[in-house]
Amino acid sequence: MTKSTDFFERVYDVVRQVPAGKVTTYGAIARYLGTAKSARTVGYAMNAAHAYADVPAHRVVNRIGLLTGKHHFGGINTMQQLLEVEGHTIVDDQIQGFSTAFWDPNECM
DNA sequence: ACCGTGACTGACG
DNA sequence: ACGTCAGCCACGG
Repeated sequence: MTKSTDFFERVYDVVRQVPAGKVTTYGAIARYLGTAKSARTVGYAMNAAHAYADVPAHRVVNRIGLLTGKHHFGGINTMQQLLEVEGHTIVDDQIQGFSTAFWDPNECM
C-alpha cells in the first residue's frame, strides 16, 4: 500500500542492510535514498522505527559517531549497550574507532 | 494548505 | 580548533 510513510520504509530497508558490528550515519542513509539533505528526516523516520523489530536503529548514529538518539530508546544506556554487544566501544556516548566501524550503504551497493 | 517539530549536516566567525 | 547559525526535508495537527 503506497502510504505516506513510504519514505520511512526506505530508511528501514537501508538500516536493515547494516551488518552487525557496523554502524552508519543519517547522512549516509539520506544520500543513499537520494535525499542527502533529508538527514533530519531520516532521524525522524527512526523515531517510528521502534515499531519495527527488524530495524536496528541503534546502528544509526550521527556523522561523528555520537549516540544522539540514545534517549529515544526508552533507556539512555540501551543504545550504548546494544552497540557494545555488537563489539563496539562507547565512551561518552561516542563510538571509539567510528571511522573503522562506519559502514556506508553507498559503498556496499 | 500552513505552521511547528526534529535521532542532522555544513558553513561561518 | 571550538562554538554558533542557518538550511534542509518529511510528518502531524
